[in-house]
Amino acid sequence: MNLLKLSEKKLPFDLDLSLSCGQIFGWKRDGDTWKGVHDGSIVTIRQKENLIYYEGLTKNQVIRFLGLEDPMDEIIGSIRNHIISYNHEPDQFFEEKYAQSEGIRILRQNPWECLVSFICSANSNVRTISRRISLILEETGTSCGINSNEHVFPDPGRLAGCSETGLRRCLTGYRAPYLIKTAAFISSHPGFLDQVKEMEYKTAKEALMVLPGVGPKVADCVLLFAFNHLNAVPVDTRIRSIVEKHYAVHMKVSQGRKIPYDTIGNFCREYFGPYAGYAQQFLYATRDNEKIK
DNA sequence: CGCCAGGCTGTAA
DNA sequence: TTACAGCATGGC
Repeated sequence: MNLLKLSEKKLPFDLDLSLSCGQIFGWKRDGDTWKGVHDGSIVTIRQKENLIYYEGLTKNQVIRFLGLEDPMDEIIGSIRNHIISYNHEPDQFFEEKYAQSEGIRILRQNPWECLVSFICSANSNVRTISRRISLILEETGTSCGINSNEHVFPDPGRLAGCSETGLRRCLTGYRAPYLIKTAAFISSHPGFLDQVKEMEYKTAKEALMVLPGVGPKVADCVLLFAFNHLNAVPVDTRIRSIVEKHYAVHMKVSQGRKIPYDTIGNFCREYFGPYAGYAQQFLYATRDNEKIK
């Protein structure tokens, strides 16, 4: 077991919240130890106050994966400043949510693993998505571990070669063909994701949305949770209902009509600033889980 | 049973 | 452009 000590300025950090808030799927907690897959490795992580115990990754990989170098003082300061300059007063609702989710970090996932995960996330719930990902790893993933009974994500070629019925046995339903087609594309365009990594937000989003099963929401998740675009704002049903209830007054919306996806995202970027993705996550993930509206 | 879930795709207006 | 049915399936 390797040890990482968090300095004062990296606190508070909440491993449980960061791994359970719906950014990543298939991770399981056994006692106080989390186990899951990152970047092709089986990983275990445990937090005891300011100590992080880990296995399966290098120290630098852990720091990167857990977002531990994110300047949280600057991030929350920037978010508050943008709120003030927009509102001319603090945002009580946001502060309530932030108080409940302080300590969370945006994870930096492996892009391919993140992409597969969020194609699987469409119109489902976090529990089911996690089961789905675990099944995909078990059924189609590459085995590793001491007894070869543990699995990491299948690479694109391997996933592209899976049968649709096989994938449907993993609770993927109608998402199965999306997985296969996207895997085939990535497999025949190796370097595609590396190129996307170098693009600025909007270009990268357009590029990702070429992939089957990837719309604006899934693309934003990959951009935020894997590609370090902290201004990406995934708008799912929860974020949508929060924005419609608490922030619709700021947006020019034609009454009785659904607010377009980009209108919500663009508002969040204007209201919360360049760290709108973090603000989104503070709003989405609270310790007193569920019962948002 | 009915409604919802970190939505996307295809089609019609 | 916008609207909307259809999609699989578990959770609750």
